[in-house]
Amino acid sequence: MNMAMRKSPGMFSKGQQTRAAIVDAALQLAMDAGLEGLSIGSVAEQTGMSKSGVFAHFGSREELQLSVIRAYHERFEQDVFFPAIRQPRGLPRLTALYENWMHRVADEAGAGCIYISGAVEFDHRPGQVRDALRSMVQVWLVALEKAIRQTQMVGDLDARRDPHQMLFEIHGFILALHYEARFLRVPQAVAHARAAFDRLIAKSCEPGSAQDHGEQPSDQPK
Amino acid sequence: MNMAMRKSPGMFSKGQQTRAAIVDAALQLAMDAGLEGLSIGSVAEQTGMSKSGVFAHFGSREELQLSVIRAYHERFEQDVFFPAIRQPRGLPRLTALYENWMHRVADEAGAGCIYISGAVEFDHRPGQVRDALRSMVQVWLVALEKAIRQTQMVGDLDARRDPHQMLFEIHGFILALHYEARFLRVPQAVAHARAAFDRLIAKSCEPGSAQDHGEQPSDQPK
Amino acid sequence: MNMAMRKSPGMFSKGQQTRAAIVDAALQLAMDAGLEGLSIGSVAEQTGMSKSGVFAHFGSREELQLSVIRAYHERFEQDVFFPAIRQPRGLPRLTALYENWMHRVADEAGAGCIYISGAVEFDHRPGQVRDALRSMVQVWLVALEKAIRQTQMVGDLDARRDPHQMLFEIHGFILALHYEARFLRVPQAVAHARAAFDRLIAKSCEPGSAQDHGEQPSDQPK
Amino acid sequence: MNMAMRKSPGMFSKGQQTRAAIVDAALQLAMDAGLEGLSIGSVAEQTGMSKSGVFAHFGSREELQLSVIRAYHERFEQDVFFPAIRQPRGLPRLTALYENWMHRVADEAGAGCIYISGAVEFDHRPGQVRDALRSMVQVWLVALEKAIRQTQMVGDLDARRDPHQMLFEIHGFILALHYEARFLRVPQAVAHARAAFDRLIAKSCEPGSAQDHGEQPSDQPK
DNA sequence: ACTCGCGGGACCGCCCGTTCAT
DNA sequence: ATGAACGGGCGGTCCCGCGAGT
Repeated sequence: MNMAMRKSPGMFSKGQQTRAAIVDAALQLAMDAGLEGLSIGSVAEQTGMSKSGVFAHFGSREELQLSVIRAYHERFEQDVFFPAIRQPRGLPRLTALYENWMHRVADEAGAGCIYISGAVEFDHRPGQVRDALRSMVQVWLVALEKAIRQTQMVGDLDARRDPHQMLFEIHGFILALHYEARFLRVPQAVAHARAAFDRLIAKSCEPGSAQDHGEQPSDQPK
Repeated sequence: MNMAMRKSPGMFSKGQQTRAAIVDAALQLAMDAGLEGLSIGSVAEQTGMSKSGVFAHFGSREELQLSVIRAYHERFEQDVFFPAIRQPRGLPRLTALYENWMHRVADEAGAGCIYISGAVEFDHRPGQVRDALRSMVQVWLVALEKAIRQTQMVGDLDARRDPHQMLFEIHGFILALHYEARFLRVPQAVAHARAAFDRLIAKSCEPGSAQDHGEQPSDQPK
Repeated sequence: MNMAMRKSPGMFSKGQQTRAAIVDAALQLAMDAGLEGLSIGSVAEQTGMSKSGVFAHFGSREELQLSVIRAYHERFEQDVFFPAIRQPRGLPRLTALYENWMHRVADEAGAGCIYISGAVEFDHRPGQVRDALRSMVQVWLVALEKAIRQTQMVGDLDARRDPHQMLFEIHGFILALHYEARFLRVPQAVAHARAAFDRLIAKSCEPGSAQDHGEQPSDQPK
Repeated sequence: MNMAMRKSPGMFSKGQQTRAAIVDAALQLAMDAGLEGLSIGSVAEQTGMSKSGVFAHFGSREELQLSVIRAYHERFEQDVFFPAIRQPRGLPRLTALYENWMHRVADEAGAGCIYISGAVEFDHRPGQVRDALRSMVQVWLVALEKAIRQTQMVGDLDARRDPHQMLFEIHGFILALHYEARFLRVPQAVAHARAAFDRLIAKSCEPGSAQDHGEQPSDQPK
């Protein structure tokens, strides 16, 4: 019987279930204490398991961290990427991506963004964790860049602007949001981030494009 | 401190010398392992002292961390702020501040900016360390904002733009630089950061297209 | 504890065995160095275990101390109380209690009574240890007082005397015995203690002079 | 000049003064934390000196403890012995000695008797401290025994009773008082101790001597 | 002669990640 | 999946000495 169900699609063995529960708990902990703040003992306590029970599923702390990163990646896709991808290409989608990312970074009470905290924690520490983190961040950034290019192709954005450069700046705004919201506790952080994004998009003074900050577009022929 | 030098002015007692050496070593360690990665044992090893010898100078790990933060603050002033302040007010000074900050963040091998790493490490950890870090960062950001206002007053920058907002964006560029240079190891990170700054400064879409570097056209009375 | 024995009833798991061994060793140490002299390192050394191995069984030094106190309580019951309780009520039982207590306090080489040493060490130190010590001492003193009352009821002792007061004095004799035997090394300490007890029991100045050991004269109806 | 005053009687050098101050502070600390609870650091803090400054006066912690013991001895003489010695020989003097000792042991808020706590702390620890403590206790006990003999000679006490034995019991009462008052916090501890003493003295059923506990002396010819 | 600044070395309680047998 | 144990490291405290200052 157990042989029958073992590989049947859609079913998960008990081991996989508990493993998922562990990763879930670990993800919660990592999101507000950082990947470095993750200890096997704390995860065990959180899940009500023994330390060695937790440990057995991963074989090392590093592997647990890797699993957390992968889990975070999926959750990030789920919460930030997929909802936005349902928007039509171009500015709507790009804006949605940005908005979702903003919420991820600034909204949740004690929950931080592992892509940001992890970068700081591991930039000097070679190893699998850093590599995994890096590659997942890059996947996400590439996706974002793709959305920028699409926005250009659709005509919502000046095609002459450098997508890399725009990606850099957008990333910077998110990072500043994270910094101001979580560390400095500046209340207007989200407003700043939104304004920055708007200005970045609008900057491309094309006819028919929105102009920020009270310039009167009529007298400015392109 | 007032009675510190007994015999000849300008001399530092041995205790102060070793203390300075300790803080120096600790600063190095903190800059590439983070403030949390700072352990009394590691500092002792680095300086060739005993743990208790190190400990006696501070009384607690937290005080050591605070001392490191203060030392970093001074160093930051020395390397970033003071050289720039010698530039004339306006765009030259603002640009110098930005450039120096960029070098601080991106150049030194293995050495991170504890204003950035510390923000991530301590945003969820209340205490004196976070408070000190926060206040010093704010001192610096306020100074930067002041430079922005001066740039506006001098006429190098459109006076209608919101300095807070500009500060936010500048900060974001530095953070993105830090992220790309130190974590992602993107070679063009500095170029991106410079371009972003230039674009920010450039008065958007004014007649004659973008004009960079603070030449103010004659038809714009101050 | 309920599920402690898995395979065969009456067996103790290995953990319980080692734990018992640890407590045993700790009790030895505490009996000649005091509860305060108990360090996890010393217990580890004594048992041939690692410090963390010892520590894991208790979670804190305080819990180790508490375990030692409980163990001492059991041993005290075993050696002092139970053997005496088999004696018939009245003077025989009371005398047995006193004699056993005397041996406990004065005989064993190098082994002190932690009910006495603990009182001195913890009278100024609030906490669970003091509370536990106090309550166990009180259990014992109450038992002793009960034996005094029974001795009165049986008629071996003048019923008009205050049991509390007698308890106080008996306790004092034991303490003086402890002091003289263990600290001053007075050889006659036990003799003193025995004589003091006899004098206390002896009905003071009744007709026929002192009569010891519970023969009640016919003219004294119960 | 300083040579003149150096040996002149009644004058104390500065070193002696501060040494006395140190011993004083140390005595206070030892009286409520025990001789073992005495640390050079705490004494330094109490006196406002540096640790090494304190240390230099004694050369070792043990010597400091010895000095504290000597100081306690003097204080004990001053407070317990000398005031009592002014009473006329016999029962008044003996009673005064006992009363003074009681107050010393039970009254002062956080101040314990080093002769009692020290006995427990050092009974298993050979060394100068134990020896000094022992000899000073013996001096005191011998003085007390002498007072007992005098009480017999004066006729206040049955001459046939063993002074050693009485000393033992008196000592026990004081120890029980210490135990009940300081550790168990029994409110009636002092009353118990006084009653015990009275009964001990009265026990010597001599004609004209007081009889305790409601015996009617008239019908009991000796 | 006295006091201090400075440093070392041992040890403390505690916690971590990890292994092994069950 | 657990319970037991380990080795190593953590921050912190202690007693103690050296060298120098007044």
